Amino acid sequence: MSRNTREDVVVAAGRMFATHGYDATSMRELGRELGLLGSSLYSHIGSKQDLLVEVVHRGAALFQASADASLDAGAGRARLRALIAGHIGVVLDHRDEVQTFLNEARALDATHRAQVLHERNTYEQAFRNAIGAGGTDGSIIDAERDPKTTASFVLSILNAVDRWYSDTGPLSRDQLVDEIMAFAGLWEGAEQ
Amino acid sequence: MSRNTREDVVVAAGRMFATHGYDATSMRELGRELGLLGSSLYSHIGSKQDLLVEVVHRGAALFQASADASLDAGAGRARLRALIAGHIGVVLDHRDEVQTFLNEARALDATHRAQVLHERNTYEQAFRNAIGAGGTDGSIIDAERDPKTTASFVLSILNAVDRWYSDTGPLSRDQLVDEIMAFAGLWEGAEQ
DNA sequence: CCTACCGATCGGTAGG
DNA sequence: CCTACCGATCGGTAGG
Repeated sequence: MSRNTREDVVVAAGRMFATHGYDATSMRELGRELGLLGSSLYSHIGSKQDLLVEVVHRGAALFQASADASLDAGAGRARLRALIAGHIGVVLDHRDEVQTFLNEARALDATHRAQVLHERNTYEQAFRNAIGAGGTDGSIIDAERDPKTTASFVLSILNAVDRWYSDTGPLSRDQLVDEIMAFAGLWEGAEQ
Repeated sequence: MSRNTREDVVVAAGRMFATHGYDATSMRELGRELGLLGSSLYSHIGSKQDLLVEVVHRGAALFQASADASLDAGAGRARLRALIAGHIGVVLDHRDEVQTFLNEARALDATHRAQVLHERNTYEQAFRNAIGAGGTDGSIIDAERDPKTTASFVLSILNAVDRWYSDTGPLSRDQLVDEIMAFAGLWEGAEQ
């Protein structure tokens, strides 16, 4: 058993914040999870709040990276599909950071909380832009749909995916993406 | 200023649990909100956990009442519309109880948490049944859609409505219901 | 990473 | 609904 690294501490904190919530996680419990005392954690980090900031930031960065990558997929419907597939991957493969990002932001100090809200708005804007562009270029069938409302609907579905979807269930991730595109009236099963 | 009633305590607790979370709400803060000391709350209630159980139960009862009322609206698409409209009403008009029900259930003791999960499943089943029946009787257009997945999508949207919808915005509640029905491919704008 | 500790705050009770 | 209090636990520090 070698010593814990700062990375170990952040990862374990994410797991506990996501599972029990920030306020319900004590530094002593977090230490026990890593096999050391609560007070020993302070050789790795400055404060409990610092840990929350770092975990939330990791969640935000994952979504941002997905949004950036979606630009390579094209525009309109093609970009929207990349955004949806990317979001599903982030949510299912990084549950701890994502749940902390989505549910524990209210435990952040005002400055960081405002920053997170801003990051979420920027990310949501990517969905609105892709939907709006898809209406204009004809790659999305129902061009009458309001991009703002549609983006809210799609993101509501995406953020809740981890509550019911399982990789070992009847639906593959690709099929899930198609279901959401079809559900949203954004795709009809045709190519291109 | 007359004395506080037990009802006052439960209502204020719901507000604070929804806003700051159960663990971040102290009995002293709750007392201050009502103009009394934390210790004085115990003449109204047995424990902090009792308060959480009561607030969560109120949220569950509101959804259950909506599901019961939806039976009078008919079956298939008509019942689904009543379920969606009812859910939106509950979410927007009882935010404190609903947010506590949806987000703070993990702070419940194991017994009550299991009970809440069971109530949620029963409620979700009403959506599945209405969607399934609508596929069979032809009142829902895309009969190929899986009722389980569709119900998950619809409930994801409904539970997040309070995060972005405003009664003073461009969309009325009735229009919101129509948008969700259309989004879900469950309605085409035609009568019946 | 531990020992030893700090002041603050927690949920809750006895008794009025 | 208050006074006076309880033991437990909290985040965090000094010093090694």
